[in-house]
Amino acid sequence: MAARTKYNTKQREVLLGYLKTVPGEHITAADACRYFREQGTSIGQSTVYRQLESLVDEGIINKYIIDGNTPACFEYTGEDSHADAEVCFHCKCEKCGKLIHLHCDELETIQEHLLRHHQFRLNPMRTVFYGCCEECISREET
Amino acid sequence: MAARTKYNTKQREVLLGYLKTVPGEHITAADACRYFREQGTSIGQSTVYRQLESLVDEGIINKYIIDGNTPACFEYTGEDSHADAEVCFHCKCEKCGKLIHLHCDELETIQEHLLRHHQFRLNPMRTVFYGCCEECISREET
DNA sequence: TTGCGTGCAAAGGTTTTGCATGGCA
DNA sequence: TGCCATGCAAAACCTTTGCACGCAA
Repeated sequence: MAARTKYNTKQREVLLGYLKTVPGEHITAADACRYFREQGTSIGQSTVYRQLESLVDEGIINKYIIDGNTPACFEYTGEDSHADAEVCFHCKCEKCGKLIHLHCDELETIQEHLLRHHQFRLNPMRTVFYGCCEECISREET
Repeated sequence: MAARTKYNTKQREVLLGYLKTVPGEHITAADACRYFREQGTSIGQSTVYRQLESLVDEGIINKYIIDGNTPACFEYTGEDSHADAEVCFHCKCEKCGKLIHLHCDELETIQEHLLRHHQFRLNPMRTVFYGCCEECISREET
């Protein structure tokens, strides 16, 4: 929500720069670490975790938890997430791991519903719908 | 889905018996272990995990993964969980961490919407709505 | 009797934390 | 200069696994 960062460090810029090159892809903390190692730009893993957490808080990236045992995934969604940036919902397929971005007005109504009837203010950036995608459904029916 | 169990052991019965006493509540593996320890009915933690997994497969209990770092929660839903077992949605407050579960017909319509318009079969068991709860909203306005 | 279930201990993997050092503003 | 960020290593954490023994059918 709020910009929490105080300093603009080199590590932060490198990490953010990397994430920007793979928008819409799921990156794990380990992926980032490996990338930096291969690039020669060594960044401590604690820093990676701490920066990723900050970026999530700032709304610049999203965090997805597929399963308790698999590593969490992160995805760049853009820094200009203020104002009425398009509300974007995410669906994650539990089978193939595919991430689907939805821009859907009807889904936005659930935000209102939750707020009005359940006094709960939904954060669409953070919320992920888990389930089974089209392809995996038809694959099941085989 | 399918009844996978071959044997009916004492441990299984005790665990199931415990879960039945707290229907609708979220129990972690650690909760169960602690309960058994206090009862004097000692059950190995591996057994707890293995039996919980079986019970999930059999559809007797549900498993919820709230967050990668918090332990998974289990909830007794009944052994006759065929047909129209209640769909339960979960809201997690990002501020205070409180978990709210909702039984809401209107939310069930989004399942239909997702399936019909987006060819995505939602898994309500896995999906968690993140946001801000009533109390934390009013606390903000202070 | 057969082979699944159990229990202990240890491993597995991801994420967090403590603490001294370095760097941004 | 004052703090925050970094990095290393170690800890913490939940969960899974190996293996020998016990017990249900």
